[in-house]
Amino acid sequence: MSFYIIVNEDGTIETSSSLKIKRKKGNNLIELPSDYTVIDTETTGLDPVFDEIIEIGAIKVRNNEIVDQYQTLLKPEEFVPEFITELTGITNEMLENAPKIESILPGFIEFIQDDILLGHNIHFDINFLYDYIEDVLNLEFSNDFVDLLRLARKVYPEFENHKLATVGKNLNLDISGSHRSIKDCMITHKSFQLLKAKVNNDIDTLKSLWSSYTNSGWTDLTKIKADVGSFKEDHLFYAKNCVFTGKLEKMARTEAAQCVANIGGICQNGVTMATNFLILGNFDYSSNIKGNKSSKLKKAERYILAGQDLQILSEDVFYDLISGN
DNA sequence: TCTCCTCGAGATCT
DNA sequence: CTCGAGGAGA
Repeated sequence: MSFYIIVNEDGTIETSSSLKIKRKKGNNLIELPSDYTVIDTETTGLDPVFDEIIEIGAIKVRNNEIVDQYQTLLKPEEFVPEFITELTGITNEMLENAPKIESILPGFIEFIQDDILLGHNIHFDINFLYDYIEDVLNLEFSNDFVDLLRLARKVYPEFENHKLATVGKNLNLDISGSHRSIKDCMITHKSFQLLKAKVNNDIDTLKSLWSSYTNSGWTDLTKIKADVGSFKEDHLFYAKNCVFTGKLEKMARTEAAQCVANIGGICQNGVTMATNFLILGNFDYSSNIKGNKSSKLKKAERYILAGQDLQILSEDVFYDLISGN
């Protein structure tokens, strides 16, 4: 494979392993197809730039049934490392008379056609194949694909991990002989069929696993109730409206809000004409805001100019106020 | 509420 | 890579 070294303007050196290679891959689908081709490759290592494919396996599925299969060992340019032989059982002797990948690629492409591809962590296999197919055939390997790993993590969150063998084991499949391409294709195919059944073959059921708001952890600060018996009625925050902006260094925002509630203060989510205190966190990390003022801060400053009883407090002053009672 | 953003943590493939 | 956390802003 090609090997790149790039010397940056600042003198630092990047090799191909640290280089982001742009591949125009197909779409990563969240679908439950009944027609697809499972693929799996064995390689001499994890890096598509330095390592080589030594075995390709594929299983063609139509209407959920296996209709054809493809399997070949491949002779690499370099020798197979010891640990790969231990992992896969593939020895240099076995590859002695195997074809080189260049000669079998056209046949492989013909086998998979424009099928949706299924694989476990299929990015790995596609990245390897993509580079060969581009180099040898000058073709873009852009089949859409379904990643069993991605689906299994959602559908079976209770599994101790989501390695292919673990998924297969938990689904009571025969996982002996894994780490050979055809066998792994088989485990992948059967796991996928069981996964489809688990979600009742219903794509909406599957997709609903992703639909929960990524923002579900958002807390409405006005709903935070004091969890202590009595308020500190002489405290600066007592019965006053408090708002936070920016990220607090020493505590989570909800913790800070809880402190305010326990004093008898009232937390708001945003600055209003009733706000009395705006507590300022930091914005360094937020590239949205960068050195600028947050919208809450700008709004507070306008209200202060208009004569509102509103004070802006630094994070440190806030800690002093809540701890030093 | 909802959408968009970034950051950091944690897996998986051989 | 993928995801969740936790922000902003509308």
